[in-house]
Amino acid sequence: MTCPRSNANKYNFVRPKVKAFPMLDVKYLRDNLESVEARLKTRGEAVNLGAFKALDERRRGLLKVNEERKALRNKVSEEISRLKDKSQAQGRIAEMREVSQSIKSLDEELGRIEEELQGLLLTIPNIPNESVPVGDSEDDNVEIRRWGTLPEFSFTPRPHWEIGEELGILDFERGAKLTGARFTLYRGSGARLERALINFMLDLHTGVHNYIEMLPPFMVNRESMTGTGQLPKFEEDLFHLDGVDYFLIPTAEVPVTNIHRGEILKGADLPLYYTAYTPCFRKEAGSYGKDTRGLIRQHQFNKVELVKFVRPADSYHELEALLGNAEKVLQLLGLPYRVVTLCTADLGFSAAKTYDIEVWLPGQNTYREISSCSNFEDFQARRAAIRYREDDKAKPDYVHTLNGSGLAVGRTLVAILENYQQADGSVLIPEALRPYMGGVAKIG
RNA sequence: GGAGAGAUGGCCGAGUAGGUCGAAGGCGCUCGCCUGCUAAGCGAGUAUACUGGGUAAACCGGUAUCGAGGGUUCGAAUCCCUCUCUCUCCGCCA
Repeated sequence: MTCPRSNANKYNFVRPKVKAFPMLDVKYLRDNLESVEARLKTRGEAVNLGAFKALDERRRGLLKVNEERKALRNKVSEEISRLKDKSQAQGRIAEMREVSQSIKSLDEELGRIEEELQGLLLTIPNIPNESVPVGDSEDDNVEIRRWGTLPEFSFTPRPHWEIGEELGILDFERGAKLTGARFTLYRGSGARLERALINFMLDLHTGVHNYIEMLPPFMVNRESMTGTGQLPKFEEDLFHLDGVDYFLIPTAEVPVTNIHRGEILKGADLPLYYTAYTPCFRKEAGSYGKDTRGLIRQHQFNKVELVKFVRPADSYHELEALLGNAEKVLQLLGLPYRVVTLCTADLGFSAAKTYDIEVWLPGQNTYREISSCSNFEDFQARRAAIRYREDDKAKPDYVHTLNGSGLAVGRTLVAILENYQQADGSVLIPEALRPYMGGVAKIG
């Protein structure tokens, strides 16, 4: 990897005026400690809010003392400034010198406490929404609907890696030669198909669903990763650059949500819908041996992402709409799928509620996740300090952020190969995609 | 990579012999007044976070914030150090 700028190790980006990363609402936490703890437990994760309580109380106690001393210093300093003859102030100056000393040490202690408090708060996941089914594992996810008719074959349908290799459009061996395991080289019509899908999805979301297209950086800094919740807990899943503190994005959610980090949006501008194509880079640590064949689990894959910034009151119907926008892609491509609601145990760290869309893969006789649509409520907005002001008189409030894949491109290609495969080894191109394939109706 | 300039409130823009500066002025915006409509005019107001009080409202008090971090000082937007970002010129380059 090359570095965008050499000889730089530390970055102090322009920070929002708000102290960013307050995660959960600290006041709410303080007042509802037990119920929050109970709701977080449904995620199946041990949470210890006792440490939070102790630190919070300690902080406020010290803060009170410290601020009183600062108030005194300010007052006396002002008095000194009004004296014509500064020699009269010697005693007070000496006194304030000591006060300043004690302020300095209190500042340091408070700094340590706040750092610890923030470190703790940053590792607490979002609270599941009431509508999320409580469960112990992914087996408790709830299927809410199916769409499409499963294709029937007069032969045994094959997995996409066989189809792709035979057609000469997917080259797993050379992908591994170029980089390593979980990298694939697309060739000819395969490369064209991937590109067609990207353009088809972007055109649909911008032209029909009214999203604004974004093309963000594919690597981001630590603040951005913290804003959406990948950091500090999941650093081992991310590719980090050498020599500069940047990460390759694991999803466009990160750069696109962080577009408005530290900003106060205008109510009149909401809701904001953004879509972006980006490659995604994931280490897939801990998934050794899983999905080792084919395109399903890659270290680098393409995705068209949908991101929304909305008013809190609207976020749940916006989630349904976003889910519908993602489903539309599959419907237009004629790919059967089902939608499931993730239960509390399967919910991602930052999400309050998530729907997964799973596409039918006949070659593997199973449904596989192809999109994940989530409402983060104000969790990311707090971390990233993204607020809005309804009108000029209103107080700023946190927006709700949502995002979803619209869709994972590689997996969509997989679904097309497997669902549209023919007895002779060729693959039909769905009608909607043909204009993007130069009119080609069939590969092979 | 080399040389230089800069970073102030929603925006523009004052403020460098340290003190009453959360910060002049203008624009914008909000409320009120006024002109028969519009435009103009007049008056008042207009940052955020944390924190204490209060009915988790209104409101009142305190602290912090003039790119970020640190230092000097009774006191810093103003002085010193470090870093980041932006702009201009040269070099290099898709």
